[in-house]
Amino acid sequence: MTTVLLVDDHPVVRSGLRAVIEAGDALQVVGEAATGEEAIILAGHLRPDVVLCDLRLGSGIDGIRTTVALRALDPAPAVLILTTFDRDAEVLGAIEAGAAGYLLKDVDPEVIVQGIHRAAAGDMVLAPDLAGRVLRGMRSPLPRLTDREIEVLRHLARGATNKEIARTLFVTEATVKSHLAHIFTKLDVDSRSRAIHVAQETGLI
Amino acid sequence: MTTVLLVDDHPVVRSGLRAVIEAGDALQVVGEAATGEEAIILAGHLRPDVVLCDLRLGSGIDGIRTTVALRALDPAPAVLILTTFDRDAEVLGAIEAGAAGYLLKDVDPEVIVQGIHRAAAGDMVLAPDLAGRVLRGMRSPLPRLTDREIEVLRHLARGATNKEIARTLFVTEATVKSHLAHIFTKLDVDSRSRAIHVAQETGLI
DNA sequence: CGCCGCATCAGCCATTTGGCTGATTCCTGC
DNA sequence: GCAGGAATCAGCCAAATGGCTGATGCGGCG
Repeated sequence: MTTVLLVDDHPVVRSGLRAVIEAGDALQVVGEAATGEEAIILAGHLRPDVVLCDLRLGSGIDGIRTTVALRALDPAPAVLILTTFDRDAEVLGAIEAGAAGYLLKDVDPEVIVQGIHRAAAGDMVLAPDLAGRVLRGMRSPLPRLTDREIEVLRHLARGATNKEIARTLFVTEATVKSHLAHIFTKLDVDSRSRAIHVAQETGLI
Repeated sequence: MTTVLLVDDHPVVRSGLRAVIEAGDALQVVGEAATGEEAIILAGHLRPDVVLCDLRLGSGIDGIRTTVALRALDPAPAVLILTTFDRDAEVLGAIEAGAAGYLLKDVDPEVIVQGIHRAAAGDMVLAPDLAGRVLRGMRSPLPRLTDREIEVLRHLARGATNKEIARTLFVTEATVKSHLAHIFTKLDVDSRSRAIHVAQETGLI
């Protein structure tokens, strides 16, 4: 019997997953967590074979950080990421964090069940329409922005001017412009609007 | 017995809602639809008392348009909108479209059940943390942008320059700037980045 | 008909932005 | 200790942007 821990901030989704998973008799849901923190604690106690984890977990730590923590457990559960959106950056982040795979929420229940079985068996699980994208992502990896650059990018996305960003971060405008120049180069854009767009598209922010 | 039709593009969420709703014995799920189109057809046949409808329905028509069509049926079901995000514009849009209310997906199952009962009884149902916002929205209504302005706004959000927008819309840059000036005034901002931000925040785009 | 909102366009001007080159400091890893 | 990346800053310059004022044509509405 393969044991599963559910992690999702929506009670309704947890109920749905439980119903779907327990429809057969080869899988057993041994626990549910609404946050990443809760998931890490529960996984330590329950030692599930597979953790099915939403990528977005409301206010707390996200699915990727949760994955990292879960994979550090001993024994480490296989972590299967479940999400609504297919953002490139997040796919790669999840895989890099040690996730066994990645499923879109809008797939049929049986695909989820199959995915759990394959993850439990140590296989890699990728939603069909995502596999190609992940490989493409591998070939031309997403630009790696530094923490500071991400920070600037967030202010950018909130519509801040260079002057405002400078004030907020306690640096000069020259520094902000320098960061922006690097961001633009890495994202291969030439305007703040497009940088915002690309960042949102790829899930960088 | 109150009958319910579920509308959500995610099978898992439908399963969860069904489990939650049928946990008691006062509600009965009489059907499920994955798209707005499907929902309208099914509602015509099944004549449910309440339709529980996700705001975002993937590729087809959205929850608001679906609501409009459902309310035009005879007898018209009460439509309860369910969603993840609390965008002001969408709240108002749903209410204006004749929805009986609005629930966030991350609430407890019993809140959803209660909401369905109240909607069936003809009451207005608003998630507590949304009610105030809706009323505020009523007091200071969202700026009304023209269709053309919304169009320009969309291009803006995709990071287009004035020149590019002008080319795409077959107008001169002067016209684009004119539209932008109006948009900026209506949204009370002074830069394209902030306009994009506000538009996304309020669900204008 | 006259008014008004909308879309279209124009010119002027100050500010912001983005590209470039280069410099300093700090930290990390070899 | 030194190479390299990161963060910080500076100055210069061209382009894009935003604020302003004003004009035209079109369609709806009283």
